Amino acid sequence: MATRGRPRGFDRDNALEKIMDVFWAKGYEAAQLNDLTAAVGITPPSFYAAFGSKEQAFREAVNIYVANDGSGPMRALETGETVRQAIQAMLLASIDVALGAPQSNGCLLILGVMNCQPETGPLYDLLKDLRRETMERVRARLERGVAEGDLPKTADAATLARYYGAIMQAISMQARDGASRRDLEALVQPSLAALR
Amino acid sequence: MATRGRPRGFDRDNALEKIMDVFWAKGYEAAQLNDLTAAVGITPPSFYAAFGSKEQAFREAVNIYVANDGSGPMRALETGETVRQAIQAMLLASIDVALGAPQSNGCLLILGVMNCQPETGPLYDLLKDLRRETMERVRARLERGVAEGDLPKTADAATLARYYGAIMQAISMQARDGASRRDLEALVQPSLAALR
DNA sequence: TCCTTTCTGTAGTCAGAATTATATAAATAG
DNA sequence: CTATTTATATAATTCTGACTACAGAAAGGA
Repeated sequence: MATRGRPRGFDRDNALEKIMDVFWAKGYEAAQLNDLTAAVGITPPSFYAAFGSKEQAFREAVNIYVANDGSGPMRALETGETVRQAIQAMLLASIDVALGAPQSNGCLLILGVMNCQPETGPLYDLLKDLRRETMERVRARLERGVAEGDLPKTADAATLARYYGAIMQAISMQARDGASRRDLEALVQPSLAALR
Repeated sequence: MATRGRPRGFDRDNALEKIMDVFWAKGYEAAQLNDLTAAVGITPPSFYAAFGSKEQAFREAVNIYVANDGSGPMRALETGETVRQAIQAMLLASIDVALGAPQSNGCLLILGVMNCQPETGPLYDLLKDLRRETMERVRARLERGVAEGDLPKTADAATLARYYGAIMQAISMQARDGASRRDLEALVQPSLAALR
C-alpha cells in the first residue's frame, strides 16, 4: 500500500513550522491565509488539502508549539534544587520564549487568541485550558516545595501558582509592548519576593 | 447662531457611553458596527454623522473611559498614607474595574486592542501610550515613597513601577479568563511582598 | 411660504478574506 | 498504455463588515 496519486510538493512538517511562526507572530485572527500560504510557498488549495482549514492548522500549530518552542518554561520548572530556583528558571525561560517569537513578541498560548469574536471562542478556550494546565503544573511544583520544606506549611500553593501564572502572562504582554530583555528580567526579582 | 437643520434624534453623550460599553466588552475589532448602532438604537448613517468613523468613536470612547470608569486606580494611587497603602488601593481598584466591565471582563486600556492587524496599529499605540502613562504615574508615587522614607533609598522605582503595571495587566487578563474576585484579590498580597 | 441645513431610514456599495470549482499535472496499479 | 488517485494553479464564489448614495423628514431663516 504505497502512496497513491501525485505526491505533495512540499514537506508538511516543515510547512507546519512556518505556519506556526506566522500564528505566533500575528495571532490567529490577524494571520491571514495569504500570510500562511506565502510563508510556506503554496497556494490555498494545497493548504486546505493538507490542513483542512485555518482553524485546524492553528490547532496543529499549537500542538507543535507546546511540544517544542513553548516547552522551555515547563521543563525549567523541573530543574533546580529549590522551589525558588525552579520558579526563577521558569520565569527566565518565559522571557526567552517571549523574546524568541518570530516577528512580534510574546507567548502564542497567551496572545494567540485574544479577541472575543464568537467564532474564535473554541480556540480561545483551547488556549485558556492550556494556560490552566500550566498553572496546575506550577501548583504541583509549589506543593512539592511545601512538602520538601522549601516553603512554609502555611504557603498557599494555589494562590502562588495563580500569581506566577499572572507574572508569565504579564511578561508576554510587556514583551508585546516592546519591553527589552532587561525590562523583563527586572520583573523576576520582585515577583520572587512572594516566596519568603 | 442657533442650531440649524434637523436636530439629532438621540443624546450624543449618552450614545457615547453605550458605545464605550460595547468597545469595553468586546474590544475594538470584535465590536462590529452592528453592535454599536444596535446598542445606541440608531442606524449607520446617524452613527457616522455623529462620530465620523469606528476608529474616531473608539478614540472618544477611550477618552471618557479614562475620565470616568477607568480612573479609579489612578485616583486610588493618590490615597493612603504609605506607598504600600497606595499601591494596594490601586490594585484593588484595578480589580473593581476589571470586574465592572459590562459583559466581558478586564480593562479597556489593556485588552481593547490586542491584535496586530496593520490597520489597528495606531489604536494599539494609543492604548500603549496610556499604559506607559499609567506606569509613569506609579513610578512618581514610588519615587515619592522613597523620598518620604517609605521605601529604602536603594529601591528602584522604575523597576517596581513596571512590576505593578505588569500586575495590573495580569489582573485584566485573568479577569478575562474568568477569574473571580477572590482569585484576583489573592494576587495582591504576593505582589506587595516586593515592597519590603 | 419657500429655501437651506442637517439628520434619518432604506438599501445599497465596496473591499477584504476564507474557502472552493474546475481543469491540469504527476504519481501508482493493472 | 490506460485508469485511478491525489496534488496543484487559476480563478472564481461567498460572506462579512465598514461605510455611503439617495430620498424623505424636521428644524431655522428669509
